[in-house]
Amino acid sequence: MTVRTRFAPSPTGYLHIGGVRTALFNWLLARHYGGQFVLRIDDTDQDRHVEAAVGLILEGFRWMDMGWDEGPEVGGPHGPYFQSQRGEKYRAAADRLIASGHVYRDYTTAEERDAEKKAADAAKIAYRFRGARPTPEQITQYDAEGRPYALRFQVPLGRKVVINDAIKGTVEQSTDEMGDFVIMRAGGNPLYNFASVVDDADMQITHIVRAEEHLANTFSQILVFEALGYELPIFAHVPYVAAPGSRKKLSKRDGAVGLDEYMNKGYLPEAMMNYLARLGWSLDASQEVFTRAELIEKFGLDRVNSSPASHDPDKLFWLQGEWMKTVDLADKVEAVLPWMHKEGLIHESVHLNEKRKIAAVISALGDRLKTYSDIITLGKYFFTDTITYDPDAVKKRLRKPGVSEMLVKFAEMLKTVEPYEISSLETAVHAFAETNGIKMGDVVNPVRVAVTGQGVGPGFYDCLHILGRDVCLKRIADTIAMLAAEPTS
RNA sequence: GGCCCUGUCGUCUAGCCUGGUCUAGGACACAUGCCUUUCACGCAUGCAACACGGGUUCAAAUCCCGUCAGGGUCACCA
Repeated sequence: MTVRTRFAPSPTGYLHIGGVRTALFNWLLARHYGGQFVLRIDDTDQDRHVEAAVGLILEGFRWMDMGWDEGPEVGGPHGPYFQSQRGEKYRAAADRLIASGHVYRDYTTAEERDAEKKAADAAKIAYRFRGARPTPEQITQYDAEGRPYALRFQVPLGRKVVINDAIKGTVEQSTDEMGDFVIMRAGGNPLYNFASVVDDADMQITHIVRAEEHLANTFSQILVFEALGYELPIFAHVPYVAAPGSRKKLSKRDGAVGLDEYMNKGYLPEAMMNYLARLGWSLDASQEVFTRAELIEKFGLDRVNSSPASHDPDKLFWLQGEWMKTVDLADKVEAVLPWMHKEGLIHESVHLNEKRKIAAVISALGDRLKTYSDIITLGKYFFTDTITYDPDAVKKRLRKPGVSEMLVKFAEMLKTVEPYEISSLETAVHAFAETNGIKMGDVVNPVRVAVTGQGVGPGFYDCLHILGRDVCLKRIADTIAMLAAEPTS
């Protein structure tokens, strides 16, 4: 038997990282066993703007490099892969359930049910719908009146439904705790608990790995599986993802929860995959960094935690740094281009000389470049005509007696450095400090702020070198002018 | 409210099934020191947890019961 898993998002507009983790577990499981991973769009209740939302989902999957074997765009033998297009399958299954007597017509109105729900609520008891089957006479009469009806599954009383969950273990519930649930709305649309079973069976899904909020639904679904005569798949309910530092479910209020936000910041998909895999899953007591291949090889449901994990942006960031260290310079240069272009730092087509400069900057930045968008926050001043001064750095490094004088002398010295290269710059600056009796820190720090505007950054000589003599001289002169305009108090 | 799930450092987790090797291990974060012209990297050190209460046992993070806390579900949502 080949393992088949699926991820079935409803197109709501964005990809929650908790959802991505669930998808990842499914994908990993399928790849681990050499099976198939199916992407299905659960849009039974959606009608508008689905297209754009689906596009967003697919984009996220492509970015993560989680390919789907069947689903939107690629099709497959069990299509269509949009629930909104599978109406016939649901109708056929419902007809079978009507024929076998598992299902009955419910002619009640929303008002009637609301009243019962309110009453149950007031009495603080669980609301359970248990309707009586309409008699053939009633059916004839109601149909003549044109009354709409929903289809309800009649839950057999007095038995236990058992879930052998791969993550939660054995979970059981008495059918006495369950009400008769609707499988088809009055309009003829299937409900999740029904559509999902029909699809999972039809698509021959062997492992249903999904969020734990569906655990309670599973009892109903098992009843449907049985009534339809299908073999039960293996269920695995993964705990929810909590907000940073809490046990509350992660929601949009908790900051960056959409995959797109990390994509836009320039995170690496390898880091995201590594992070998400470790969120709720571990191999042993020590391994933190996993390659994609290792994940596929080592992943299993047996080591998925049954308790919730909270999203830890710090850990993601650390992993990102670890993965960034593995990227080649040339790849970083290419990867950084879109961000630079968006910021207006470069044009659409980039000249070779420009690329050389970008490579020099990235190389000088070294491990400081944690995400690709850092090229803007950390290296912008290498590519602009004017710089913005960081007020704190100005105050700390420039607003001191003697700085202007030092800057004047430094500029004079800089003019004479030959060749204008890192090693000669280094010797020259050391000599400058020595002959003037100034500590290196009192030379390097103010000059850094003068030429970059920032108090922190790449190596000092890298900065001087990449910027070039003319730019450095100009920026030092500008800084001296600025200091003169607003003298140190 | 009924039913169901969950509870180890701030966080991710190892250990729990098969009690003793756990004075509870690793990682992130944090703090300090080293390196250093800044920051980052790297290295070293430190801080820090078995939710609570009973019980079983020579022995409990591990087994049992209860309490508390968090989450889910009880829709003609998914």
